[in-house]
Amino acid sequence: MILKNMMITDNFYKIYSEVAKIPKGKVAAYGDIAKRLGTSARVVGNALHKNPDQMLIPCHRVLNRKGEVAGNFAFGGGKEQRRLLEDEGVIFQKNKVDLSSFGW
DNA sequence: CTCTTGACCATGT
DNA sequence: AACATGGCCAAGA
Repeated sequence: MILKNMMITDNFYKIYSEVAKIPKGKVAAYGDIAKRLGTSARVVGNALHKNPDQMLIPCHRVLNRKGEVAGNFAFGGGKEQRRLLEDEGVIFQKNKVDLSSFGW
């Protein structure tokens, strides 16, 4: 249980939980999480967009299918997100991550 | 309840 | 490789 008194739906809760389970040094794609939860990628993205709370949700570990960071809407922008990931051991090449290597 | 919108994805041009 | 289109599901107005 990561989220306490936050008013969210069950579907969103599942998404946040799944994101929070991503191991350090790994990343996951919206679509992958979505499939795992039986929903669509848009829903996952939307869920994170509405709750950009980095302290509870490691949204910096969530990338799109290309392995590119989508966080221009998030906290410090792509730069900060990239820095955090590199700090965890994720390697970027040209603003992109090799999902076949770092994909969860 | 209907309509719009979106941190996406796959496919086609 | 970049752009356009359609599909997807859930939330909010």
